[in-house]
Amino acid sequence: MLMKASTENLRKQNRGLILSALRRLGSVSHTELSQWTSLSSATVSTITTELEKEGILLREEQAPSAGRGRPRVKFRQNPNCAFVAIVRITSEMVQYSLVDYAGTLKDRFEEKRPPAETDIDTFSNRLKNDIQRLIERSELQPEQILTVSITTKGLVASGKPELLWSPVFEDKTMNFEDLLRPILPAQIRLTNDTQFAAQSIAEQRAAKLGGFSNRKLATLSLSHSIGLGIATEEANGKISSFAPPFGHMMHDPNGPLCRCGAHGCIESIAGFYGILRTAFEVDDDVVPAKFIPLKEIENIAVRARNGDHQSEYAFRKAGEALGIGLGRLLTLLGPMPIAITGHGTLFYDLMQTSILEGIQNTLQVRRNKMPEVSFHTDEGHLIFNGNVQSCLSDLDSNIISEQNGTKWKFN
Amino acid sequence: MLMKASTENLRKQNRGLILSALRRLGSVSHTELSQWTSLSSATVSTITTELEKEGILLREEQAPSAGRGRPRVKFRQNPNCAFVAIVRITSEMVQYSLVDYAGTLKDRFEEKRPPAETDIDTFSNRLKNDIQRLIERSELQPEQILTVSITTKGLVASGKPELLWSPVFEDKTMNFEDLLRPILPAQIRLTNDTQFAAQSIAEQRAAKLGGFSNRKLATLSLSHSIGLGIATEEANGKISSFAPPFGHMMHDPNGPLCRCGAHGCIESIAGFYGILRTAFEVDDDVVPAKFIPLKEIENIAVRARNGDHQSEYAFRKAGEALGIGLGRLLTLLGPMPIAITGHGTLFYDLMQTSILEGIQNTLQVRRNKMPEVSFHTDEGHLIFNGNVQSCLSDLDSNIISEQNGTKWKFN
DNA sequence: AACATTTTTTCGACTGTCGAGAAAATTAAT
DNA sequence: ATTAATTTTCTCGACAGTCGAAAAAATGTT
Repeated sequence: MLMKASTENLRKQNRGLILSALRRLGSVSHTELSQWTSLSSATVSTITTELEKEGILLREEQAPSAGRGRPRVKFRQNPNCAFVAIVRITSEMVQYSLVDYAGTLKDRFEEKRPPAETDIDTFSNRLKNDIQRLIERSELQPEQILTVSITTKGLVASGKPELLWSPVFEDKTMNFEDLLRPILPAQIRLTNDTQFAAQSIAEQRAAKLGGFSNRKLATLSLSHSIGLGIATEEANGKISSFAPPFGHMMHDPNGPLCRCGAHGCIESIAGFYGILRTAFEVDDDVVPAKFIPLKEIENIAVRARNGDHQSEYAFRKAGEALGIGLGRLLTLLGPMPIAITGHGTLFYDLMQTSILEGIQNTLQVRRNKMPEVSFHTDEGHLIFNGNVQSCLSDLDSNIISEQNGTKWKFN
Repeated sequence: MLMKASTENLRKQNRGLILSALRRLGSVSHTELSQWTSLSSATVSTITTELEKEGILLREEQAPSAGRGRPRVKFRQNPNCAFVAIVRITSEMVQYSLVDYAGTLKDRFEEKRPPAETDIDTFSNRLKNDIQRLIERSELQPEQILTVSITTKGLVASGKPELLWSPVFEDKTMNFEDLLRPILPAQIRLTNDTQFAAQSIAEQRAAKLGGFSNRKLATLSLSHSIGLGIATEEANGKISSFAPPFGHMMHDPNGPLCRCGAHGCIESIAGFYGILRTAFEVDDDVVPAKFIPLKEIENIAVRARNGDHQSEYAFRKAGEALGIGLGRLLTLLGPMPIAITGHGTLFYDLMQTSILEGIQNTLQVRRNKMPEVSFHTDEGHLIFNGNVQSCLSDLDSNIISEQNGTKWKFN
């Protein structure tokens, strides 16, 4: 059912516009705000004074005048009006960061994960304690942290912060809401990490090109497991994203056993353990070890580059699974540029031919041109940045609804 | 870039709300409008009088009074304020319909397509003449027909009404805008037919359940070729849809030659010609005839049901391609109910096991429950209705923008 | 100190929605 | 027939929001 429009919503939307301009442009003057939002100067005035009174915005007195005339006063977010905790879970470590409302990193530490740990309770208790520590170190009141946003590999439930399936813990689920509610009242978010990598890359492009014409972008993360995120530019200019379990899309019904219990998933062939399996001709019904040192795959790559047939074949087969999978993706969602991240980019030379061949084998691609393929080595940063951006714009959305709310009174 | 909100947009949105209420509820009184839209009675008054003045709305005098009190006056769309031509192209015929703004069918005729006609110019000229005829029979001015909306099988360009690839004309493209511009000034739309089948089924469900909780629905059309439409319920309650070329998604890279020139497309195995190919063990590099009488497939089905192994195998293989393809779809877009239409539903018993097996083989489906599978034999109606609905709400959207426009002055 | 220039705020006009009461149109009762 | 009751629709004044233009503010220049 469509919603009716009221003058109240109208104001909300324009408040949101101001907030998003601030988010994108950093520190902005009244006039710039007016130009960017195309709101009249008068409206900008009323909204900014309102937000200032609510403690969300700060006027930055500006000293360096660049010419004659009244100097501009710049607005910026009040950094202390809210904080978010950003947790990034990787296979090797967990990274805890505290970020303020203006987006600046206030604190960070990392904890190595003990190798081969598969007990979920041990893991989650340590995670809880580490978040507790992050709060204590900050000397903030727990209520001042409005969001805890966690990224992980694996399949995430929609609507609630629950991990449904992950390479390490497999079918043992984990609800972060239940875990963290006792220690702080924040909103808990859980998101697939590659989704935020995609979001981040898409936002970079949109900022550079002023809206990325292509409307969609896929990000493929190559590593122990295979991740995929898809970012879409909506009609209103917002970029939304999602992360299907691409690694567990069926490639070959007669393929090898995957960690997920099915046969022939893309990951079972193109994940690091899949490559290792093919290289060492491990039996199809055996899943290789959960933790494979990167060094091991590098060795296979060296052998492949030196002409070892079986090693070459392992990478080629991986590329084939990825390429055909991407081709299927493009068939269903239309052609879009593809960004590749993760340690697996190191071995792209060995997979390139078969990946591109798979993509090429798509009706729309054959009819038009090959989609652009790009590489991004800073996966960790991308995920972190994507998470922060998404978190803070979420906060912005909450703020615009809470007009005159008493919630934002930290200063 | 987000759009600023103005009082003008505000009014537009509420005009749209009134129009969509009218579209859904048919003939509605002032009070009902107010309740349904949750706009105040005063606002409904101003908007309805405005729309009435513009000739878009009619007051329906006379109401069978159901008790004491002032009788309600009902509003309805002015049927004559606009007309649309609906063209439905199937492999056997082309159906031409004229529909008024209130959605009632004013005229309809069908023209059989000569069998085995593959010349695109002959076809398009006949189409043009037939539309010309539809206009002349109506005795309307060409300007009164605001939209010509065509449905077809095949791959349709986005943004312009161009057929990019179709089973019959293959790579010979066809731009309906160029074709029809000389004879009328209407907006020309071209859409894949299964997309509207999906749209129509989704709208039925939404109406019945008051918004279909599942948010997505896939419709599979089984016939000479394979079509797929996906309908999504957006946050605002609108249902949007698209139609990827699912039939040409790669099933098996070593599979048989498809009409599209690739090998192993789903359609090359599960389309009628694919089933025939397997049943008669036609060579993988040969594409069977373009026009296969339904009778032929029915014969294979009879043999299969009587236990003929090769015939059984043909349907089983088709089901496998469809099921695994649907599984891949669900992996990428999440679990959703599946509706099946087209003549191929007649043979569902022969494919059911392998279709369901393929769907079942999906991480999210294994973790939850099997998506609902339903059947719809009235494909033609679904496509027509979906097209009409989509056309008319499009018109509504144009109307709300053209406030005080002089465009709507037919009465 | 007066003037020029640029930025920001303020003011009045305009558009839109809403609530409440007035007006309209009908049935039921006298 | 007239009046009362009832229900629906319209109208009017209040309020919220945006906009353009003019006023005010803050600084540099002469």
